[in-house]
Amino acid sequence: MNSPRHIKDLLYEQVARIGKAASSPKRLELIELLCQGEKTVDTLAREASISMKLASAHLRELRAARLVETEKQGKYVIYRIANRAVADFWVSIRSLAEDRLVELRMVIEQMVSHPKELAPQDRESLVKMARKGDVVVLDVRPADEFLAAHLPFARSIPIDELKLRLSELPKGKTVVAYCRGPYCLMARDAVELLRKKGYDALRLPEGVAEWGIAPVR
Amino acid sequence: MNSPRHIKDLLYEQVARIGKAASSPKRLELIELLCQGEKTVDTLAREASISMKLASAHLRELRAARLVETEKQGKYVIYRIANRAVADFWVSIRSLAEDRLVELRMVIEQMVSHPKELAPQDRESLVKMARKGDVVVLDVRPADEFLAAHLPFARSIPIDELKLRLSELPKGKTVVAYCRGPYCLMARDAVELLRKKGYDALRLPEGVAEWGIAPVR
DNA sequence: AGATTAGTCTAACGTTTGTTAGATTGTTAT
DNA sequence: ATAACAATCTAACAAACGTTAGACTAATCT
Repeated sequence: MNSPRHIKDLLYEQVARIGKAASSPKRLELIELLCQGEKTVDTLAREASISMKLASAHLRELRAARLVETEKQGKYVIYRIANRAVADFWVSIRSLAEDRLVELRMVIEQMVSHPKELAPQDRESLVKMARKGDVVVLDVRPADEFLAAHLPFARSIPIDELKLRLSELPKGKTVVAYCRGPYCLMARDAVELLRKKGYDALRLPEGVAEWGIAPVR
Repeated sequence: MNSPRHIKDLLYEQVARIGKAASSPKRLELIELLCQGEKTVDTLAREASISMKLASAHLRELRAARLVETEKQGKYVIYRIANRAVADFWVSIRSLAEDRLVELRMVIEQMVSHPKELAPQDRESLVKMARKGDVVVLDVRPADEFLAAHLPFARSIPIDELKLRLSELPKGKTVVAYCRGPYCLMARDAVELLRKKGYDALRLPEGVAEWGIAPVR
């Protein structure tokens, strides 16, 4: 099939395998989900809003590019990111896309309705304030993702339970909500709800992948 | 044609445009070439060993992903990398590929026949030695690429002219030859020639892209 | 043992690619 | 003017891809 004349071609061919893995929107979404922690095919399919068959096929591609690894646990197959370099790559290709593609910036603008709701992205000072208790860093992702990895001093209330567990949050303090990253809508919805309920809430459009925090197995 | 139900899909779709651009071996090769400096379609086609038609088609894709830009100069069309972030991305996807794909590491091993010929990759001390004149940093790429960007204190002798211009190199000093990067064979050939002629020669498997040196227009 | 669940494999489809050839545009040289 | 050159556009083909459906495997539950 492949009959490359020069050795050089083999090199670029291999690198292109990574590019190919990153050339499908759904595969990128799966990578982002796996950056939050290990997951089963079933979970991934549900969270990416695709059929399990399609998820399985895409994960097959990701595994062929050695970007994800699997482990069988009973009747489940657990998928996880191969290592932190993969998460870094996801952040890196996304940031290049935002740098180069006006269309992407426009979609993002359209999504983030109120720029005032954005938290300043100075990580160090945010951690300092969270440590002192001046702000509440709120992780609104599902509980298992919080368990796998979370930002320093973060507290976990999944978005589904937020309405019922509002009392756990002190009213006086600013709540900084975050989720899976800039393309995830959970933190945005959380901020909307919190503000409606009279809280001082901001969204941090970053997550564990952006902060370079690797999920534990 | 495209009817994405959720706004989120639009985001991943845009990022996938970058992945798609990076999913073809030849496009990656073109990106690497453009990291050395701006070039015409004709030059790119020749240096990537493809027809001008094919080069034009691939460059069209790269331009659609906004990774390269063009400028018409007379009957020539000059292509250049959009900005430094593109070069950084090339280095980043390549390093992920080397991290994840054993096959790639095997091809590289096969290519670099003698590990003894590799220069230590401590950039700071190399620059220090080059400044003092203890080593000669030799750029063996075509002259125009040297002009567009080169490593600190490097001297230019294109590989084609090396045999005829050997006298320009002092015999007592170590010659550290470099070219377009780890996938380029020019420096390897230069080292082979120099050693045959009695020089103390090493290869630096990095280039301007790896050092983060942006070419000037 | 039989039914259920999670997941993969295979085949099939329509679509999108990579690649080449032929015609076309714009610029420079004679 | 005409020829030569650089580059793109169009059309065409085979190969590769995304997606879905159906059959299948393996583990769990009743």
